[in-house]
Order: sequence, then structure tokens, then C-alpha cells
Amino acid sequence: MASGDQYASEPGRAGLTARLTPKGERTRGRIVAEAARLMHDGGVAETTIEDVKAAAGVSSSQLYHYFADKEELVQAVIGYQADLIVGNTERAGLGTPEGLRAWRDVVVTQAALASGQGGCPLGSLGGQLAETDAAARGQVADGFGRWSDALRDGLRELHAAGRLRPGLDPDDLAVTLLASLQGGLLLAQVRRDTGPLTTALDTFLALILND
Amino acid sequence: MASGDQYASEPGRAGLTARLTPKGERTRGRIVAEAARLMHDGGVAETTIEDVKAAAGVSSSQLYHYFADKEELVQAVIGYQADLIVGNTERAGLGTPEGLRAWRDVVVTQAALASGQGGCPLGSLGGQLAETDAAARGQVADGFGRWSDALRDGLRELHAAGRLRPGLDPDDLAVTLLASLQGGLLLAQVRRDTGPLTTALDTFLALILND
DNA sequence: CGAAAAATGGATTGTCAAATCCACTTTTTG
DNA sequence: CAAAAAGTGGATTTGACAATCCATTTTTCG
Repeated sequence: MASGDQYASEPGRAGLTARLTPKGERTRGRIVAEAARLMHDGGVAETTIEDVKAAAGVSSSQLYHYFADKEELVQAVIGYQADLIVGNTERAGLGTPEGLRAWRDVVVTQAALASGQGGCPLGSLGGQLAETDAAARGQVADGFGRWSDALRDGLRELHAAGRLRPGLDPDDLAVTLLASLQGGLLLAQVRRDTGPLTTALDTFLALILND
Repeated sequence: MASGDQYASEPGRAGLTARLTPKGERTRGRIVAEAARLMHDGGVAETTIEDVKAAAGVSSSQLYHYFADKEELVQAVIGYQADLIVGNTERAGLGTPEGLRAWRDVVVTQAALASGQGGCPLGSLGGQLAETDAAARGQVADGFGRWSDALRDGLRELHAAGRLRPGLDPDDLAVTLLASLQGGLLLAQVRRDTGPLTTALDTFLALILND
């Protein structure tokens, strides 16, 4: 799934997606953004269609005009969060130790603003939906794949520049970094305290950087 | 919450819990164990009280005789999983490199048997309930705390025996190891593939062990 | 401009699962 | 052994929420 196509048509529906007017596009976007916010803050199951309608200021017919059902809305939310996160990671400049540390700061700060509440905007969706909605699980997996690739690119640069400790494989480190981040965010989420996230990231970065 | 008291009374209810006959104890235990299995395999929200009744072979009145509502059942499940996991970790003998590696093997094998499905029996509950049920979130946090302590004890032993690379803090490593494990399990869960889990654990262990 | 497509409003329906209730049986214990 | 407590059975109620329906307005484009 390329990151270029705004709202890519669902797999298996290519071409069937009705064209949207600018107004429709805005309405649809508002629904997705509000749904994303609500689902992040309060969980997917807890967020009702009625909540989304109220937050986005739309009626039933509008919402069901853009999404066949709640599952389809959830999938749009996953794509939305994945695009945001992957984009931010790609633009972070992880190819230098300074860029990597700055990225770490952004992640920790963002989590701290909410005291960990909501967890990772992508990972928490995965945890909630993995056993409930196979399509959603696949989309989260895809998002993690793109995210991991973005991290890998940065770590490869660091490796090529000799800023990683000798003997380390940047590809493996990327997966491990993503895992530490996800676990750290989960621990922070249930503790309502970003301490474990900070510890996990800082400990890991200290283990791999050679300065 | 000591791991000794089988089914500890809920916080704030100490002493109020009615005494159970052996038969009642068995029925209650069966309900919790079946609920734990169902919720791990299919998610908490997806698991209905009716599912639990059917799996445990009990009626409504029995289930509501032991648990005030679904929330209370969920909390019993959290305690059950936490006790299991922490117990296993304490008994794993993480104080030697061989013990640590054997523990790693058990974790990976268990995940592989289900192709990652269900994720961590404790962590996945945290991810699903953190924004839905404050008491559940606290109990998962408590479970993570005990788990982290068990890991820390092992890593301190390794540290004292000089089996960790110099300059490392075993307490920080324990938190980071737990985070890597949780993240690895989440990645494995959404990908239905234990590759990321293996990578995360092996990469991390290679970074900290000095042999 | 004017027909067709897109977008919107809001009342209504249908389903499903949590929780209640009352009657009955078994086990404990003084 | 008998009274009290614990445990069991299953029908019923209640409420919430996803999804449908039909009517109306707005926008697009030939």
C-alpha cells in the first residue's frame, strides 16, 4: 500500500470506490480523524458509532454513506494512524545519533502528555483487534512493516557511518527497537507513567550507539 | 497481592468474600480457567458470558453467584494469568545464561504453537482493557510489576556473577527485557509469525550477555 | 440550465448480550 | 439430623448499539 494514495480503496474493491466531492472528502476526513481520536483515547469497542457521529457532527446516513460498517471505519482509522506515524518516522532523520535521540524525545514527550493513556496509536489498535477482525490485523501488520522499514533505513545509515557498535545488524536492531518501543508504550499505558518507556528506549539506545 | 492466596479477595472487599465449599471452589476455578482461555484466544470483548457459561458448563446463576459482573470475572482472569506467568518466571532460574536462554526458548515455543495468536496472556489483556476498565488496568500494572521483579532478580544474579557486559544496570535491563518481550509478542500476534519475537529477544540477549 | 450523482437529516428497526429473578437441590455445620 | 448456607437451573427482562430506511438538499458536469 503506497503512502501516496490518500484514502486507498480497500483491497478487493479497487476501482469501485465512488468518487468524492471536495465537501465529501472533508466530511469523510473529519469522521476518520474524530474516530481515530476517540478510539485512541477510549478504546475501539468502547467508541460507539453514535460517539463518532456526535464528535464529527454528522448523521447516521452520512457515516454509513462513507463506510459500510464499523469495521470499515476502523480500517480507515488504522490506515490513518499508520500513515501519520510512518510519515513522521521517515521525516525524523534517524541517520544520525542526534536525529535518533530527537526522535526518541518526540515519542517520549507525546506519551508523557497523555501520561501514557491510549498507548501507541497503531499498536494499541493491533492489540485490541488482532483476534477480532482479521482484516484489521493485516492492516496493522502492514503498518508495522512500513514503520520497521523506516527505522531500518535510519539504522543502516548509522551503521554505514560507523555510529553503531561493531558487529551489529541494523535490520535486526530495527525490529528490536520497534519491539522495545511497543512494549515500553504498553507498560507506560497500563502504569499511566512513562518511566518504563524511557528506561526501555534509553537502555536500548545506549546498548547500540558507540558514543 | 501475594501469590499465595489462591483467589485473593478484590481490593476493598477484604473479608467480605463468602467462604467457598470445595465444590464451589472447583466450579469457580473452572469458570476462571475457561474464561482465561476464551479471552486469550478470541479477545475479551468478543468473549460473551454465554460463551464462558457454555465452556465451563455452568448456568447464569452460577456465574453470577461467583462474580458480580463481567468486569469482576475479567479481573479474576487477570490475576490468574499474572500468577501463572510470574510463577513460571520465578521458577525458570534466570540467574544463569543457560537458564535465561531456556526461558527464552519456552516463551518463543509457546508463542510459536499458536503462531502468535492471542499475544501475551497478560499484556494482551492490558492492551484491551487499559482504556475501558481502570481496575483491570491497575491489576495488569501490578502483574507487570511482579513479572519485572522476577526478571530483575535473575539479571541481578547474572550481574553479580559477572555474566553481563560491564557497565550495565540489571534493574534497567529487566524493564527493557520485559518491554522487548511485550513488543515482540505484539508484533508476532499481528503478523501471525514469531519471527519478530525471536529477533527481538535474541538481539537483546546478545547485547547484554558477555559470552 | 437541468438531469444525475453525491451528500445530508433523522426517525426507526432489529439484534444480541449482560444482568435479574425465583424456584429448587446439595452441602455444611452446630 | 435439621436448619442454614452454599450452590444450581433456566426463563426473562432490559438496555445499548449497529445498521436500515426514506425523504430532502446540494453539488457536479454534459
